[in-house]
Amino acid sequence: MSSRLHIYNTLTKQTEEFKPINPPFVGMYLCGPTVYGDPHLGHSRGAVMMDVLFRYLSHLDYKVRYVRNITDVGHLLNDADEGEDKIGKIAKANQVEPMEVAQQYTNAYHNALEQMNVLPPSIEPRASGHIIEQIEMVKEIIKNGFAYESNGSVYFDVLKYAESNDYGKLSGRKIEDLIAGAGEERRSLEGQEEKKNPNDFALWKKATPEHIMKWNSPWSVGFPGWHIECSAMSDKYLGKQFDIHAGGMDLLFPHHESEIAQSSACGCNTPNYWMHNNMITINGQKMAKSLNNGVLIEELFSGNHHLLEQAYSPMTLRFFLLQAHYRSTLDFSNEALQAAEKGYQRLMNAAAKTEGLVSSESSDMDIQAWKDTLYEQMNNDMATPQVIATLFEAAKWINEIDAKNLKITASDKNILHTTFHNFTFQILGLIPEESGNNEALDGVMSLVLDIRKTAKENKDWPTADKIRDGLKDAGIEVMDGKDGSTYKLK
RNA sequence: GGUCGGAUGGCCGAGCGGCUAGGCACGGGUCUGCAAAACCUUUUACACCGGUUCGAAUCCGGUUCCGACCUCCA
Repeated sequence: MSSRLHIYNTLTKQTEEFKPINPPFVGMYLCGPTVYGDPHLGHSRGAVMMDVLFRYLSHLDYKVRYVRNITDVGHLLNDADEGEDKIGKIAKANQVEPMEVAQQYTNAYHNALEQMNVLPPSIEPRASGHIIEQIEMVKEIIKNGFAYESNGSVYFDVLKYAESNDYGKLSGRKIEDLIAGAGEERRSLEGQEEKKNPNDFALWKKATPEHIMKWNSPWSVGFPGWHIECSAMSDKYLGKQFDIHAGGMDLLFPHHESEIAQSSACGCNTPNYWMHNNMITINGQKMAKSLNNGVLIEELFSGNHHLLEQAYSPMTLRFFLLQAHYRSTLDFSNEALQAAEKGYQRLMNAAAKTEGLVSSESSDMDIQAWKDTLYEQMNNDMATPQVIATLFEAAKWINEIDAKNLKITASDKNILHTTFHNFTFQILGLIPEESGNNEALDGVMSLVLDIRKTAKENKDWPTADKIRDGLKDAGIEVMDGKDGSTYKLK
């Protein structure tokens, strides 16, 4: 593998060397959440994947502008009899302002990601704050002849576009198949009869009277279609051409395919690299509301879900996500999460030991080769599972050096420490989790452990064991080491 | 139905022509007053049937399962 970053490009279906348009600057865009509900596990995956890319590019000294949007303009509900705004629907049901709903779930999303140590993006634009830009883009598309107005709504003319462009080049679909497949299988969504062709998609939608999220436009009081926001906001903040556009695989079609069409139709260039993360399954089944197995991020952290045997920490989740490659499906189960929890702890224990290692005159391992391997793996389309495996290789060395079974020179130790920490904390974004200790508890525990120490010295085992067992029942685990006892909250 | 992807040891999950991935669990061991924790360590694989090759988990063909998208979705 090359020493330069390569990423898999969904557009070309190949792993390509990453060449920024204007180095050292890099522009990247991630399709963020529609804030009509609390964030679920699926949301965490794309956010963590792009966070690692963001961190790695920054580590490589690129100047990255990372844009991650918030979709707070509702899309059509598929299960409603007539088109209705997701956010508007919830707002009406709860007697609150639509923006109140959007804010609530935006906060929840931020809170979940912050706990997972996901860095905030450089810019986080909201769709509702860019209605004007979206209207301007729609105007441009109409002017160029790729969209038409119909009864106050504006639709993108897919067939017209396909005459001179390849509609389907991203998702691998053929326009003929799309036309053939349309029709009987399609749900009768409102406004289908307004379209020239069933494959045409809305750029602007006229609002029905009961619709509460709506804006004025040259065509009607209404709201933007569901693909236009990303085109408008990426254009505004990243320019006519930018480097990376990412999102979940489920957005490949029609969302991203349509984005490409829109952007091309208004004279904007499309991103050079498209990246898509794969989906999450639970106990081998896809995560879906209909299967009643959807898990919210907060539910995972609290353990409050019928499929969860216990709570799993934010770092356990982050580590778990990183242990699988982002382009593979990832299966959640209690067994797998518990394994991740242990593995994460093992890695953290090793990380804590690196600085205090005693150096020798020689080294028993090739630290430079190990370091090179880490970069090669990261450069190979962010092979985080392999990076983690390589870090575990060093974890074993660290333990052996600590146990005086292996030797390391001072300069190698320095490389080991710096590299281990760079990859674990800076690039993978893992952090040691606080045990929840506080000063008062530390004071109490210090006293209790001191009493137990005295009991042990007097070989008063019943008392020593009573303290240990009693604390265990109270949720505190005592760990006896060579240099005395420590504790942690369970 | 159309398009695309996947089937790896008890579990998760890398690898994608020859070299033990890794983590967890299990077993063995070190440590300990006994434990726990921590650390060390052994074993268990590549869905099935053909083919190509000196050599295939890895390439090709077929079979069987599973999944994703085609409709809001990360």
